[in-house]
Amino acid sequence: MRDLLKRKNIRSTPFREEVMDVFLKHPQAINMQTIEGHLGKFDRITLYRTLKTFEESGVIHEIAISGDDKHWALCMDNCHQQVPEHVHEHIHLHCKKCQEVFCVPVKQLPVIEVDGFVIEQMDINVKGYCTHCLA
Amino acid sequence: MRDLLKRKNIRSTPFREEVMDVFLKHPQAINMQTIEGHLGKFDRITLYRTLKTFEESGVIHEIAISGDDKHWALCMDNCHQQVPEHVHEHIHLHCKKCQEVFCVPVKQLPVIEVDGFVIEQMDINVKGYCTHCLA
DNA sequence: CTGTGTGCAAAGGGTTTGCAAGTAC
DNA sequence: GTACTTGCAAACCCTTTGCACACAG
Repeated sequence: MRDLLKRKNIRSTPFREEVMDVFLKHPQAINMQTIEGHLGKFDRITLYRTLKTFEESGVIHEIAISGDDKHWALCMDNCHQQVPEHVHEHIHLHCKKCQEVFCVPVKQLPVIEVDGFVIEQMDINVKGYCTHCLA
Repeated sequence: MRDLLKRKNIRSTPFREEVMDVFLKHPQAINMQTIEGHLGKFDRITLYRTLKTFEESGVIHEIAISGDDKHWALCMDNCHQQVPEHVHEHIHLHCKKCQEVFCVPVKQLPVIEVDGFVIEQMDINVKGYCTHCLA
């Protein structure tokens, strides 16, 4: 895990490793509440700064969902580190029952064309019900 | 315009008409700052309540964009009024240069399938450059 | 007339800033 | 040793709540 931080040029500290651990244990996207619930005693200000650092370094990415809290998820290996920002070849599934947000890789994002608009990046957020909640 | 409010069972008031007017003049999605910039003297609390009323009545819809403010846009005629919420057959284009957010209707949303996940709704937010900024 | 909307004041909550002490490398 | 990180306090800003008065229908 130290490697993971070092690889992104982030100085390793006990707290950052703890936060990193929370992300590693959650394949799905998580919100502040979830992150805080998995930390011991901590300073919220430091957490904000840690998340900001992780995001700016491309360790995690933010997911905005209408009518819901901001979520974060680990960037996956297929996040191409590009200038000026990452391209995520995956979509976000938001389960209306358990409220979990899952990142699902897709072979290829759908091709959308809009006359006169140059598309550089596409975020797809899907709402529905996950396997677990349907069972 | 009074009709537009009345049709949604919203009581018409001078302030609500003024806010409505701002939306009617903006084909693109707008954030708080833009809305406030187009109002005369106003009470922000009332604006919050007005937006909430408009949203709950299906007059406008919210657009969440990663790393950006919340935006609102008028619901279009092809917003099917459904239970429990609207389905918007359009996508959102976010221009990285002028920062405008445009709602663009699409004939059909791309079909995405994820094993074991029942999809009910899909939000697609595209980032790139609009015609105007490319010229 | 009656229910709803408005505007003010105050409270609430999340997030950011400043700074001194502590830590990674 | 030096630059970066942490933790505390306080500031900030956006948003919500409560309530009396005003207004739409």
